[in-house]
Amino acid sequence: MNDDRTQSHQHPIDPERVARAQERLPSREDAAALASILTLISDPTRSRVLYALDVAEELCVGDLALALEVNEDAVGYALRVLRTAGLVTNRREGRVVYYRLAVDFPEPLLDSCLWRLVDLSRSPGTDDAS
Amino acid sequence: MNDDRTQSHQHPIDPERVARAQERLPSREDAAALASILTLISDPTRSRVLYALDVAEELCVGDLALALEVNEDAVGYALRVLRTAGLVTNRREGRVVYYRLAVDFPEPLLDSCLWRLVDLSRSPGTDDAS
DNA sequence: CGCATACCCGGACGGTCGTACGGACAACGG
DNA sequence: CCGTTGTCCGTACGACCGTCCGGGTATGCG
Repeated sequence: MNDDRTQSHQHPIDPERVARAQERLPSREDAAALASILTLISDPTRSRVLYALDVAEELCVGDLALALEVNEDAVGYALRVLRTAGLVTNRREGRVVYYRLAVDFPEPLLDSCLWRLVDLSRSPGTDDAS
Repeated sequence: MNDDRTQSHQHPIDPERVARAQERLPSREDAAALASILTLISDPTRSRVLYALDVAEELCVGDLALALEVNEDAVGYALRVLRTAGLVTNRREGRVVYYRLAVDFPEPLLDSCLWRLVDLSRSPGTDDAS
């Protein structure tokens, strides 16, 4: 399934660091889980949906589409994905379905943590191999 | 370019919340930038590369492939993407190219911030529409 | 100088994601 | 009742992403 070009050099150049890295490395499953959840937020529509719900506490689908200025299909798909992942919850009132963030959603993430990455991405971007 | 099914209902149900959301919402550009950088980490190989570099300080490509137990193509592609985005820097010494995290990489992100999302994803996952 | 190593690059393929569209359903309003 | 509104669902299509594979460059060694 994997061994194709895997073995490029038999002897690691710095075995100590390799061992140290392997020891404290997240497993493939954990990395996959992390990747899955990050993929959920790695979409402009979905992330803006989360921000909007964080600000407004609760919004129905139509108002959400109105606030984001996107069509309802996009919002519908975004909400379906987020709902399936358990990041948002919904409440039906007549014909209208209201959405809000899941109760244990880590809101500091939206406020501070994420934007530091954006700042970094705007940095020099040293791309050289000497 | 966009207005197809956009206008589903002319009158927002809760105009106050819509206005409040629109006011404090990240722009499409900012959301796109955020999505771009999150997409970079939303890959098991790339995130594990970042974790490995965080632990080992510095690793060459071959040792990195060895530590992650993936072939060199995958590591090469992951490093190219991360390098282009400016998240890692490289240093050449003879035939060997050593990689490390960018100097201003927000390391707390790897340690604490990300795993809270993983924990959330393992939560009940209330998926209902009443 | 020729060969092996360490790494990079570019094209081709398969899979997956997001959108557009049509239809479906329940709920209100006349 | 019948039409409209708000939302959901399934399918089809286009685009992008990650991997595989061949070849390429430069360093070091005998």
